Amino acid sequence: MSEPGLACCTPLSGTAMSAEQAEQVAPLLKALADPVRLRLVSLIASSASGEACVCDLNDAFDLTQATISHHLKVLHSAGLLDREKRGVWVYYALRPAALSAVANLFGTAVPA
Amino acid sequence: MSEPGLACCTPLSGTAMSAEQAEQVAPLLKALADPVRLRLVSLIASSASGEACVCDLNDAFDLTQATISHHLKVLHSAGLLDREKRGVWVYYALRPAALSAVANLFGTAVPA
DNA sequence: CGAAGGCATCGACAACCGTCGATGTCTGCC
DNA sequence: GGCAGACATCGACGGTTGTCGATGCCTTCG
Repeated sequence: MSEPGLACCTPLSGTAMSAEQAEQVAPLLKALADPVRLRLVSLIASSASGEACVCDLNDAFDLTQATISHHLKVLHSAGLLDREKRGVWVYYALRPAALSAVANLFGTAVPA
Repeated sequence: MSEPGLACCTPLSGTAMSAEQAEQVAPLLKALADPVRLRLVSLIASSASGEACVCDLNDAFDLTQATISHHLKVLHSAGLLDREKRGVWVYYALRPAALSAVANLFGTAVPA
């Protein structure tokens, strides 16, 4: 800890993020911080029905089905995606609340 | 690749993120996807002068000075922070362009 | 009931990440 | 010049991550 004798800069005023808040939001960003997962979310978001099945997502990448399933699980575990099984296929959809939590980080409102 | 014989869902219409765009933005998110770095950015952003010196940032965490320096280097390498040395002290400031690039991901405009 | 297909899980591997102590570099002061 | 302080860099370590092949589960169809 530096003594207050000499001040090198303003004492970090304002209201910074709390440690707990950082610990909460960081996993969301970590889940999104991957090119494949970013594209997965983007693909689902740009889908007309707002959801996408694994089979189509699988075709969009040059990766193994196991790898895509793993990335989807990461996004689902982070709370970013909802998972619904209908018959043989599994559909993933965006969870808007989680995305807005991240969007709030940058002082902006949710898109839609 | 699945045959188009049976459609399991809408064909992923809309305009999804390109692979190149994902590869560009993912490192920014990866740099932010850490509780310590998130708080570092928040501390700098909430500073009155818009910048902060390492000595004060160091005092805000229970981490070694080497670790804080490492995190600042990661943020600087990602283009999120500007680095300026003034005398004995080093000041880090936000680079708004990088933050807006991330904010645009969520379809929102830059805060300020 | 048996076969086929969609998806998840498992085990393994290399690569990367966060943290630390120790050391180096540079600046300003006595 | 020599010392002290601020910050960066180095080397090392355990833990995590992305990817794969192989396998298992479950649903549907014949």
